[in-house]
Amino acid sequence: MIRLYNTLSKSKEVFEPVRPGKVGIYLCGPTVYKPSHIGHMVGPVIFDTIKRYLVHSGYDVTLVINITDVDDKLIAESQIRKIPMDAVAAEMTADYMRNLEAMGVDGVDYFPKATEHISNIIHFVKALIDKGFAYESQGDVYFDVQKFPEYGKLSHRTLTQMLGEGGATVERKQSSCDFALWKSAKAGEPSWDSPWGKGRPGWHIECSAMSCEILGETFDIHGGGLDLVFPHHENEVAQSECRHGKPMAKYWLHNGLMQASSEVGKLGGRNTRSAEEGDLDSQEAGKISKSKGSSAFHDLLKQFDPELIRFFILSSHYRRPIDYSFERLEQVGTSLEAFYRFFKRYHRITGDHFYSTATPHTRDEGDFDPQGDPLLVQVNDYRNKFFEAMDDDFNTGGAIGFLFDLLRVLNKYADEYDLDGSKNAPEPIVWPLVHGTTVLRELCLTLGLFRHEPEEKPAEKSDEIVHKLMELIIDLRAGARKNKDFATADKIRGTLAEVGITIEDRPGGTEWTRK
RNA sequence: GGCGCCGUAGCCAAACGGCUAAGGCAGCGGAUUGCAAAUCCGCGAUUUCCCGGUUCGAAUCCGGGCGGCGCCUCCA
Repeated sequence: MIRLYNTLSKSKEVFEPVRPGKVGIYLCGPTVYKPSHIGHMVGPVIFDTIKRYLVHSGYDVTLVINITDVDDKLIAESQIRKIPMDAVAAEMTADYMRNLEAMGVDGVDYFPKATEHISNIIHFVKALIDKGFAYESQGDVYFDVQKFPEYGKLSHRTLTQMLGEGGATVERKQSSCDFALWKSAKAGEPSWDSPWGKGRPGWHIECSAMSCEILGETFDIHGGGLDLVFPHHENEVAQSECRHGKPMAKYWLHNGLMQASSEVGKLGGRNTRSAEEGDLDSQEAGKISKSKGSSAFHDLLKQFDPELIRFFILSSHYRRPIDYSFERLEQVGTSLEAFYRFFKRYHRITGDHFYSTATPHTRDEGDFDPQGDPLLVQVNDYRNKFFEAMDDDFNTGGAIGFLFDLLRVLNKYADEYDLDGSKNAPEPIVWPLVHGTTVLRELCLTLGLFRHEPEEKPAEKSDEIVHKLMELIIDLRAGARKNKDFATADKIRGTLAEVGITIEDRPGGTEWTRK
């Protein structure tokens, strides 16, 4: 039984899809006018993980992330750069897609673009006018919030509350809370023909139009950053529910925002700025991207492995805001190394690769009876706890804790049976480790973690000389150790450490790794 | 001003009324090792910002205070 927190009801609800067995998820994506920053990755990583988990739980899931490729900010950017708006959009969309790929977000079924749905949008707006929920005003079309008594139900505020403050001039609008469905074009701006003249869609309407087109009038989960609850999602609700006379989405999920902590300046790797500008850096990550190139996500990827960032995002609950900093990411990197080391150990023991271990496709398929085996009893226990955590509003942070527990019992088992040393351990001894590791992989995959072996750095791959030399050095050192010449052996190890090469003497032989 | 969120060990973080308050990083002991590294074992919150209340029982619920933060027309 999966429960999730619904912004609409401000409480956790039992998850029951609109259509049995099928789940439609719509996530508000970026406005593609600048390169993505880390904040843009949070939603996709979370909802990609949610999809993976729901699929593993047996659902047939469709995930949609929209691309806003027409918007005031895009127009402004195109004017500054003196290139067409669609060129800006294409460039930034490509950047976004590359980043998603790096993050392992590949469960997205549709990336609808606003400019590809203009006629749907126009139909939507027309329908709202016909039904009396919207009005045309000098080439613009506005939604009349007074016509929708439930306006404010998602963000939990009332219209009188909101109207209380604004007042002032509203120009073409009847009420200050009315919002634009269609905006008339000024000279030189990109535009499309419409019943109200040349113009472009407002921001909110695209999501109503595209989600309906792809997922239907009522779908299951609508997601987005906490900052979008009002006005964006509130307006989507108004538009869709007034047109269709039924709920737009059953569950509204909002993720906490990523914030840069004060040390973030170091992240750029070229922080020579003054202290006061450093303070500016402590603002929300997105705000930094508007002024500095260094917060672009593709730059962050030069310093940190994408898997590390994914792990970091998933290491706390999605509704919590997350602070990120250089130190924090490095810490996460340290904790991840234990997993990589275990994967290598597993390979040494079994000859099999963790990354190619076949796993059950669904939770039911993976259920097993430990049959009293002490290791598998523990493995099964952690597996169940992992699922319990995930069932409880996708508590990835809690779930990851059990991944570490699982790792510990597997290492302990390999220690106890001295599996590193004995090359040909009997099958009955190795088997529980193999099964336990399969479970570890199953759980990691539902989070989209450790799917592929991290790519070797290009330099490392091509550098045969280094490999040959290391072979020679390790051989010479082995000779020294045999002769109890530990001074020489330690000198070799110490000098290699200085250049970032770690030497580890194991029962099975000496291994080296380079940072 | 309005609406809402958060405050758990040095740092990050789980826990949603009930067994010893997960787990990670850092630290300290120990096993192991020629010494290391890795791994394992153990230690670290007598208690969850403070005060009061409800309850047999509260980190969890209620009230007040202090501190941090978000949204209030276009930021994921």
